Amino acid sequence: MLEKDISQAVISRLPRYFRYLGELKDEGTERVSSQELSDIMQVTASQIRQDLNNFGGFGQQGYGYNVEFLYEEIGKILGLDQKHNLIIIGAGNLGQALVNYVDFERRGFLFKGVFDVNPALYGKKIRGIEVQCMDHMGQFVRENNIDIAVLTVPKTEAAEIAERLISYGIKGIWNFAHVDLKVPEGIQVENVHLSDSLMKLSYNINRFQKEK
Amino acid sequence: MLEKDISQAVISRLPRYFRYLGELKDEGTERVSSQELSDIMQVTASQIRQDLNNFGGFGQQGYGYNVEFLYEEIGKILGLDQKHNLIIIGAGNLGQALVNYVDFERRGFLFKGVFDVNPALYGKKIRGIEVQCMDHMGQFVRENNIDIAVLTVPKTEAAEIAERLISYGIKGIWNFAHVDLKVPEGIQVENVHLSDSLMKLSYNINRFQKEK
DNA sequence: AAGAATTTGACATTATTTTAACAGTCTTAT
DNA sequence: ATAAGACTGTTAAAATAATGTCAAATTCTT
Repeated sequence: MLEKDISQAVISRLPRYFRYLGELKDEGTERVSSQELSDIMQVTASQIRQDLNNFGGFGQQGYGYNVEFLYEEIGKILGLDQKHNLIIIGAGNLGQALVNYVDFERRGFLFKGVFDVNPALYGKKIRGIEVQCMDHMGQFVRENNIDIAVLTVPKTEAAEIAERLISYGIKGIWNFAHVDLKVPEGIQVENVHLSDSLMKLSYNINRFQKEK
Repeated sequence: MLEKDISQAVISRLPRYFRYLGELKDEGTERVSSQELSDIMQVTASQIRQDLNNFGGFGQQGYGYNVEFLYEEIGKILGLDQKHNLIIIGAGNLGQALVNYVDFERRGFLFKGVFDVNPALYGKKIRGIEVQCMDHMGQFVRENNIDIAVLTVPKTEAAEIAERLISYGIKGIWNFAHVDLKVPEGIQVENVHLSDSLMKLSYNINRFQKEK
């Protein structure tokens, strides 16, 4: 399938559209124009129309967009109509927090396994899922059709574990370790670098103080 | 102080420079050229030079950049030479995970207080910090010179709590709730929308499958 | 049923961001 | 001390991204 390559800037905005449309849908709103969305979301109507048009004409002149339809379509674009099986490596505080976060499940992201290096944790249940020894990882990934691995391990271990996961056939890595993973083409990495985010906040706070 | 307004794209890259420079420093590397950094970091040398030059000439022709000096300078730009006092609102799994994450402390981000609506948690200690009732928040913020609030509460409560925090004099909000906060000018918000990030990963996995 | 009002999708324009090029400065080797 | 080589800072060009505009399609009003 030869879709035109769509910039990551556009992709980054889709979840936000999805969220607002979900809210409109829950309120029972049937239709919405790019202008109305623009007012609510604080982006230009032009950008909304242009973004959506990357994926096809979802709207209708004189009418706008059907909220439910558009919501569903964006969901499909984001792959939320499919189930994803996840494992998480690193059963520390953050790992446990993620497993316990139910919202992901609602979107089709299903935590199937939890792994850790620490034997003290083996057998411990997190939301019904037993922490396992990392030796079982390969078999587990293959048998349970896992496509996403969540990495919540120290940065020193991340690279090696990522490599192993890829050899087991994982397709994407949600990386919370504070390193840039080197992966072969075709493997997707999405980084969540919390300290980077915090530093940015710190910068912006400072900048504003100085501006005054 | 009238600094030229620097784009957030540039700011977003600074923590990454900072990280790589820290590694070089730890390895004992004394100097580095933009070209060497470019090779390691997979960005163009031109971009590195241009980014850094937004803040002043840190390098020297024929020599490159002094690693330790540049590291320190970027740290200052990001405000890491100053201490920030944080409170966290929402002592759930994610909140606890963040409090327990020591790396932030090392960068000058000090968790001073934890608040929650759930009385069952009052008095519980997380890394030595007692969970408090939210009624104490205003006083605590003022008495402890808190400038950053971390929001790990359900999205339904986030807006109202944010407003309160701002009235107490908070300068920045690190927002993990899945809503866009409306804040007055001068208040900085840094969002960590985990589900957005996961959806992006999902999109990219799908896209690659289709491309093949 | 006809004209006015909406509103999209496409395209043109403008703004921003990234990359390239190079003059000029500093380092290093002899 | 001097010349060759190594780099930056800066300016220019190219590439991306965002915004504005408008014809054409549709809906709404009367």
